[in-house]
Amino acid sequence: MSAFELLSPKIKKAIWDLKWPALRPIQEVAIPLILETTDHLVLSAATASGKTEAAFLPILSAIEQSGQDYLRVLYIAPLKALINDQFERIERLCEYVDVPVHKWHGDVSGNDKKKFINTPAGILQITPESLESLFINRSTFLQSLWKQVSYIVIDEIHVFLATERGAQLRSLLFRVQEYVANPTRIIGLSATVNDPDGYIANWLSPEGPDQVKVIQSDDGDKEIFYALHHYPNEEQGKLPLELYRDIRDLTKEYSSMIFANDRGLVEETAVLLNRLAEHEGAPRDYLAHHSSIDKSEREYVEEILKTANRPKSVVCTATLELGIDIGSMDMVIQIDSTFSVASLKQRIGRTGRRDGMSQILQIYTTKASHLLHAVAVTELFLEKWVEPPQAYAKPYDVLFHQILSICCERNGLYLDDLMDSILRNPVFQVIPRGHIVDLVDHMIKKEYLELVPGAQEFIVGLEGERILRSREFYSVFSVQEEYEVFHLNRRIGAVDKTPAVEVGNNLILAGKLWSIESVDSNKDKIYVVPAVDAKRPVFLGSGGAIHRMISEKMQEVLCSNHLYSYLNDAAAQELKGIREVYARLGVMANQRVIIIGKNETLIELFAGTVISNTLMWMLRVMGVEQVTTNGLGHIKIVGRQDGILKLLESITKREWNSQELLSVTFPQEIYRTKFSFYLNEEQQKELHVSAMVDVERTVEFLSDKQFIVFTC
DNA sequence: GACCTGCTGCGGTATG
Repeated sequence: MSAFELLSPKIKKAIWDLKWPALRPIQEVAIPLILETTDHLVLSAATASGKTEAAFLPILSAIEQSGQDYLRVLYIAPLKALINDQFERIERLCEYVDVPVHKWHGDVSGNDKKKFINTPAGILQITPESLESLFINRSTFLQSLWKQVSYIVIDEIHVFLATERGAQLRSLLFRVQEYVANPTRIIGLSATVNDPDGYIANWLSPEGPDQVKVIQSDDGDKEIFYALHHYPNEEQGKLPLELYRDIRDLTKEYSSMIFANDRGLVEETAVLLNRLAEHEGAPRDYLAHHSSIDKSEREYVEEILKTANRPKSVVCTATLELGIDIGSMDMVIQIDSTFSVASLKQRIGRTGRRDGMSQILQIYTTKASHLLHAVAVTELFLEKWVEPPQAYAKPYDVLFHQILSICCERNGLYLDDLMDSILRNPVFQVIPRGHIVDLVDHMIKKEYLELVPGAQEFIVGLEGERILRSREFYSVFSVQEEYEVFHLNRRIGAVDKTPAVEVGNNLILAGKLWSIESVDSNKDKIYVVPAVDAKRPVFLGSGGAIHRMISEKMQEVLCSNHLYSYLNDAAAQELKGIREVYARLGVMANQRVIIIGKNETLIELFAGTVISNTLMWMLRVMGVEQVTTNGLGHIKIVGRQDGILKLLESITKREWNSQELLSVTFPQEIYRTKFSFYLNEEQQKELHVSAMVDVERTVEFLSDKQFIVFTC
């Protein structure tokens, strides 16, 4: 029987009415798997390939009889905007089978939430944080709410995998399943992934990853037009005007997304491009979009992009990399390299979505190191490599959070029951039992938990209540402290708390120029008035990790003499320049260069962030005091280290324990999360070590590579 | 050398 024939008559009618010419490839595969097997599924395909419908066509076929009476499907997404987009798409299908669909997130009215709680049925679309809130604030309803849930659909599942947010979600799924009468099936939807170790299957179904089917649908290769232009410029932060003129010329006739890696740079770029357009007597068609611009302004920008009748461009950060629907764009421009291959892939995927359209990417670099990074990321992308998913290794911080949540949900419980619900939760099985006991003891000592005298039951303690009752409890990731920016009564956005925020200073926000008129530090608000000139605001952000593969590829690019066809003359020239020393020394890809200068020693390690950091701390233990790394994996030592080779060799020969590495780690280098602060010192250290240190791979790396010393 | 994500329930007042 064909996939279409397996669907219910009402769903078939929906497909006819909606005039879909045929089922998409991923739908053809998913429909029989959902209707005729009991496996968990991962549907992995490019954006706009019909993944959501691949899950919901068969699910609605299966639940159309009972969906009016019970909640049958939980749909979880990482963004409110994604839920809003999907709500309309799903609702259209649901009308044919009379299955209700509800959304629940921070912007949904209390009234709608009440309505759902009174008559839960059909499909619930929700964020992980709102799911958390149900366990905290609606605990008396959980029994009847979850009982008949059969399907859990997780959209953009790849964004949850390696983060504390994913650990929280995994814990919540287990807690939902505890209430469910019959086994649930989990269906993850994902952008195409590279998962050689089967990590996603293991995340979905830790007891039996073999019960997970992963469907990768390749929608065929689109032609990509790709170019990299280099505008050498060593001046900190400022981009050359010629670069902006080039962007302006390119974007006159085309809708484009112009990605920058920094919110401040987005603002500056939008203002400059509009000035250039204005000088030509053209309209100011460049919009700005990033997380610190107020939501209403961002939604307005999204609407303009979707409905514009002439080419419009948006200068943006990763906010527009995710699934928000702004229609298909003609071209993507990237200023400096993306940090990851995954990010480059997502961004390219935003163009050429209409049938028969090609994908166009133009990248600009201004520094040699960024050029090298851009070439490495591009080459890996062309080889179809992306960063593989990873575990959030030691979720002590999420465990702390979930213990508070469980105690609140259960209105107090015995130690055995608490231990049982933690030990059976798959996400906490990497934490030894003794450490869970230590954490509970610590939580009692600090009054996060309280043992009710006589009853032997644990309840949330007074300090715990303080954390739990805060609006901020529901999310496990942390955010920068900021000032909200107002013009009269209108909120324009926010800026990070920096010394530059001071009365009289000017800033750019939402593509407009402002002068700070007053600062209310009690309410964390600043008031601004329009200005004629301004500098971009300074946002504080700390760098994330670069995957080892990218660094290795950079070394490979340096050692090769290949001429990449997508480089312009300036880029080719610059690359030739930085390859010169390597060529002169005859360096190979499995070798690494150490440059010993008069006042400093530089190890060009190219090993990714984790190994670079680990080696930096190892060197400190060996008595090298003034040593730092940059984001690219270069290690810099102040002073001449003539014995560096011997030092590296002895590092590979000795035993290492994390205690000694921790003893030389500066406080600002420690890995912290929102809830790690509440752990005891020992567990804070474990969390740090699991995220930042890898002794085994570092020693292996040092043993594998041959080091070439160049003394000048 | 960084980007992004999320958020209760109640009681008040204004609006259609």
